[in-house]
Amino acid sequence: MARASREQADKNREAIEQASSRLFRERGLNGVSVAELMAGAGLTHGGFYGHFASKDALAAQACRRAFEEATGRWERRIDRAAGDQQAMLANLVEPYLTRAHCDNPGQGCAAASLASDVAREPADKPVRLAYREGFKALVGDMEATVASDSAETRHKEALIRMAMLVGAVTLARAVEGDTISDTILDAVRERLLGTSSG
Amino acid sequence: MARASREQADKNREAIEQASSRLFRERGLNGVSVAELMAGAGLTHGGFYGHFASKDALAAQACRRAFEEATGRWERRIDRAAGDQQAMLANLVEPYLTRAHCDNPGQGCAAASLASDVAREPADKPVRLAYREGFKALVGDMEATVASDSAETRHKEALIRMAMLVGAVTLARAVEGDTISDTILDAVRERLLGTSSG
DNA sequence: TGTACATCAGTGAACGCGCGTTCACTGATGTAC
DNA sequence: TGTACATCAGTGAACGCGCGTTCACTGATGTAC
Repeated sequence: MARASREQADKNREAIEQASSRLFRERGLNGVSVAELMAGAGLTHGGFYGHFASKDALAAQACRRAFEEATGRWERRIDRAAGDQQAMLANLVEPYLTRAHCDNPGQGCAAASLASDVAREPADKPVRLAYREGFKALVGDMEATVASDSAETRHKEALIRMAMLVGAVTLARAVEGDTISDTILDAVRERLLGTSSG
Repeated sequence: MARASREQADKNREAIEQASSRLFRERGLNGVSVAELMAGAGLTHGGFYGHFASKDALAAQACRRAFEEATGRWERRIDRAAGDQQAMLANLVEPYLTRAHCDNPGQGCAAASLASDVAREPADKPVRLAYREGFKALVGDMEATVASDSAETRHKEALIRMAMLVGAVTLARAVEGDTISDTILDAVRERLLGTSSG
């Protein structure tokens, strides 16, 4: 293979971003090599720097994409609840606190899968800004599910719920293989949705 | 330097474990090299395999140590509350949800700092077992702060609180540098302790 | 207690390997006429 | 529309480097007498 068409090059860049968005969430920002990211898009490693300035730059872009996926999903689920805030919350929480979500970080919430990696990156790395903005967008979506006239109350309640969701999935993944993993998901779901049947 | 005394060798092993417990929490299981772990104990890398079978084996031991520190701290704080469950909870939650804790993962809770790394390790790695057992011990401590006659209720409530604590610190670290980081800590603390003043 | 020597904790060079990044090259694409 | 050629997306070898692990070596420690 030699030169690809402009159209194909755009598709390739898109494929690199998509594969990276999945692989970074699955294996962490430092758990995948540039060669693996390119292979995930069906390419060889040499062409990478024609598309991105550095691995760091791609990490930021992949992080942005992963959060865009997440907010897109959440906003569709909120819309589907037709103004019923309890249904909105259930539509976000139910799929989040599942074994399927825990087992598939590559398709899952970026706030949970990238948090620790991002926290360890130096403050000036572009991925930190991408995470911060993506997280705020998710929080904004969550605020729509909170019944309160006070913007501050909605904001804080949304942050509490985010902490519960991210904490539950992070811990459930870490103790996977033990029954306590499912119990974490069940307990937090029951608390957030106010049901006791699970 | 050549051969160290048996006593010195024991101290060295101890120093390696202690430095590793800190460094793994700060930079992640794959973010520190064997040479850096040894340097953290004032040694050179070559002697590592006289003390540990592999880096994986040390990771498990360091994880165990980090959780032992955490449970030790928690149990002392619980004892200090002299049977008052609300005070017990406050003694655990107050120091946990602070900027100081977020800024010093190396001295902080292993459940939060190692969760994502452990989740990405293969199921047969010894560090996974160490994490699982350490986490269960922390949950056991947290159960002591829950007022309920039902063991299941205490267990589930403890898991919910752990998810909130770990989620809050994990997210606060990821968005450090933005005011929302402090708001996460404040909101979760208020929710757990039932105060509104912060 | 003193001497001779075996043991072994720690050193640092070296192993093969994979990393992020660079670069000379290839040859289809895109363009100027 | 057809031809000549410049462009440049992607390839794969190579760069210097650091990784986890191994190993021959050193010389103080610990022991046998």
